[in-house]
Formats: sequence, C-alpha cells, structure tokens
Amino acid sequence: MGATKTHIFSTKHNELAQIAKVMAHPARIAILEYISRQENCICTDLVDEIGLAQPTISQHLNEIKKIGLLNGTFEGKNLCYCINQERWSKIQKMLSSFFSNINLNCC
Amino acid sequence: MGATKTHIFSTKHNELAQIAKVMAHPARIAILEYISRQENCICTDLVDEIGLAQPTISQHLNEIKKIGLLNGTFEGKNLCYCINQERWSKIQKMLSSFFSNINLNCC
DNA sequence: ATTTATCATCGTAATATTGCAATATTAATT
DNA sequence: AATTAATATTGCAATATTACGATGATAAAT
Repeated sequence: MGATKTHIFSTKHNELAQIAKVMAHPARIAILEYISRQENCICTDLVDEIGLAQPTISQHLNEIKKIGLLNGTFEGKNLCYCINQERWSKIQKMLSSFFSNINLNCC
Repeated sequence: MGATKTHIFSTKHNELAQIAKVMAHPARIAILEYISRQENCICTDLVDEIGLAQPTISQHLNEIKKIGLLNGTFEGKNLCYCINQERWSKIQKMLSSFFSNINLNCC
C-alpha cells in the first residue's frame, strides 16, 4: 500500500500524470516561468529569485529535467539552463488534446 | 520542514500547481477521461473501470471535486458525476496561457 | 422492516515528497 | 596549490499521498 499502482494504468495516463506531477509544485511552476522569461539562459540567481535553499532548488530542477523539459549546458562553473522547446510544445499538445476530448452533452 | 512553502509563491503559481497536483495521478486522469467520454453521466462503474478499491476511487473523486471540476447530483442511491465544463475550460485556458508564454530565443 | 446496492468516512500502514544542513564536486580565479 | 563560487549529493526530519479494510449513511427493492 501507499505507492501509486502505475501498472494498472495506460502508458498515456501515466505519462500525463508524471508531467502533471512535475508541475504540481509552485516552486517548479515559478522556476519554469522564470527560465522561460529570461532573455539569455543564465539562471544563477534562481535561488534568490524563488526563495528556497540551494539544495531544494537543485532538486526541483532535477525533477523538471527528468521529464526532458530542460536543456542544461555548463559554461565554466555556471550552469546554464533553458527550456527544451521541442519537449515543451509536445507537452503543450498532450495537455491540449486531453482537454479537448471532453464530452459536451452532459448535465 | 516537509510541507510545501505555499506562502512564498504567488496565488497564480499556487493555483496552477494545485490543479496540476490533481492531474498528477493516473487514476485521476483516467477518471476524468472516462467521465468526459460518457454519453450520460452515470458513473457507477468507475470502480470496475479503473481497478482500485471503492474508498480509493471516492478519495480521488474528492480531490477532483476540490478544484471544482465535478458536478455531482444524487439520483436515488446512485451518484451522478459529470465534468463542470465552465471550470474545465477555465483550467484549459490557464494551462494554455502558461505554455504560451515561453521565450523562444534561447539555446 | 430487512435486505441490498452505492457511495462516504475513518483509521491506519506503506510510500513519496518537501526542505535544508552538511558535505562533495567542479571549475574558474588568485 | 589554495581560494572562491556555483551547483550536486547525501542524510534525515517533517509532512503529504496513496491505498484499502472496516464501518457508516442513504435510499431503492424486497
């Protein structure tokens, strides 16, 4: 008990849920929004910007990375994160199609 | 420690995260999809359909209800759930606008 | 009135998530 | 080589989530 029974659900449902899970934290929403708004992708000030401890931010970034939403490249000691746009629009489409499939003839 | 620091984030970010949290479970995705596909909204067979115990389904339905996505009406002993379409398209728009705000000039 | 069927609630065990201090790693700078 | 600056990892405590058996509530059917 306790763990999600992923095996009884379809791949599509699990994938959607996993994506939603990454977005299911205000810090990760804030991080995504912040990174996507930067002109360049120098994201050193994320800790100050968000207001959580550095290890916590690092963990959140890792969660976002897991679903392929971040491109990260080292430039010296500074890590430069940016949004993986291909993945971003893929996810956008997945969510969009999920929300479009609603049956309108109901109570 | 342990709990999400909601107070340091904006209302908008918290709201989006809360919506995503509801979608962050394959059972709830499956429930939403199933209900939205029904011609009528008689949802008695949800337990058989999803494959989780009745109390578990009831809890998941409650989570979905919390963000206003379900209209529920009693018809005798059977509870009839359906999607709240106003809320559904509101959420659709929120997500859509979140995903549209990405900066395209990056690495 | 008793039974049956459907859904909700309570209690609880298993597991996952969140957050941070301490520490490690990495690479530029001195 | 020692220092500094930025990020990652580890370990752990606090809290949240998931799941279900047991039980309760409600209303139709017998």
